[in-house]
Amino acid sequence: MFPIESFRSFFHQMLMMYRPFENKLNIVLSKHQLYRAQWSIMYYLFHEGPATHVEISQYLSVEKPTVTRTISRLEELGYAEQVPGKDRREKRMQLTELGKSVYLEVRASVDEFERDILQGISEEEQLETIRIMKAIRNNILK
Amino acid sequence: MFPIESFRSFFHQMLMMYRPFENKLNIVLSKHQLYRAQWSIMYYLFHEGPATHVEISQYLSVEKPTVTRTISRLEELGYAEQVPGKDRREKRMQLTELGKSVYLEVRASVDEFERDILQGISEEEQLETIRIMKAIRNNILK
DNA sequence: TATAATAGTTACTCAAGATAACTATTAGCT
DNA sequence: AGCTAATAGTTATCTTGAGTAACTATTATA
Repeated sequence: MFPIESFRSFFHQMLMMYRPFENKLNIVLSKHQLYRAQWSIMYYLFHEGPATHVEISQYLSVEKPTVTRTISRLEELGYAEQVPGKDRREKRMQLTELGKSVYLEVRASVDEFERDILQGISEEEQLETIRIMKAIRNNILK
Repeated sequence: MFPIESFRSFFHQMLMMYRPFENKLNIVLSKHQLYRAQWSIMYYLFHEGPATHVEISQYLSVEKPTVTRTISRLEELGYAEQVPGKDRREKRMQLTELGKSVYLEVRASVDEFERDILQGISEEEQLETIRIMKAIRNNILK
């Protein structure tokens, strides 16, 4: 019989890494009164520029109502604002100047946290792992 | 200035892989009327044997009330049961025979899903990535 | 021009988790 | 031995993050 007892599933390892990571990330973000879902959208808008709800939804793999709620919160905080889209249905969003400066501030905390946690893992190993994580994402989404 | 625009944080890549993965995993598990949190506990009990709530809590990085709720559900389903612990406070749990057979059945679905999604990623790359994910987990938990 | 599709919102539900406060039991001092 | 600490688990309540269904408004298309 297949010795399943000794075999650790790839995805189980992913789950086991993800939970403690999320816990710690939330602690870092809470110092800036932010949550992970908000942070993910700020990250996307900072790096990719203005985007519609649908684009954000597809990128983050969440449904539209989830995007509406989270981005409303970013608007209330003054971190995101609407820009003209290609028609009147679209609601294209971008970070405000305040949003960008908050991003950079929080990003510094996140980078520090990241350095702590990647100790003992070489630059090559990190890049290799990022490459594989991207490949897995693409496999799932295709 | 540091060219932060071009730099993708390691953890952002992790988040971007995790969401679509969790979505698909939930679809696989829902065919067996299970949720991720339940599945994680079944996985642990199957591979590590009987465990207390505290052990499960520490392993999964969740608080005790979360464990109580999830394991109660597994008891209701007839998948988990109590075994005598070392004192009367402890509630040591194990999978029932039914629980074990359900585990193996679901595990077959999960393995199939996993094979699909790891296409194009070599055995060595998978093992390397598992090794690094374990190292990151250990760094966070220490 | 009537119908389709697209973008976003509203209302509601749910899973998964947290914290605080509690009971019951056991361990450790003095 | 007896009081205090610590440990294991539960209950009650709250929050985040997400989903589905049904809707409005706008645009594309047959």
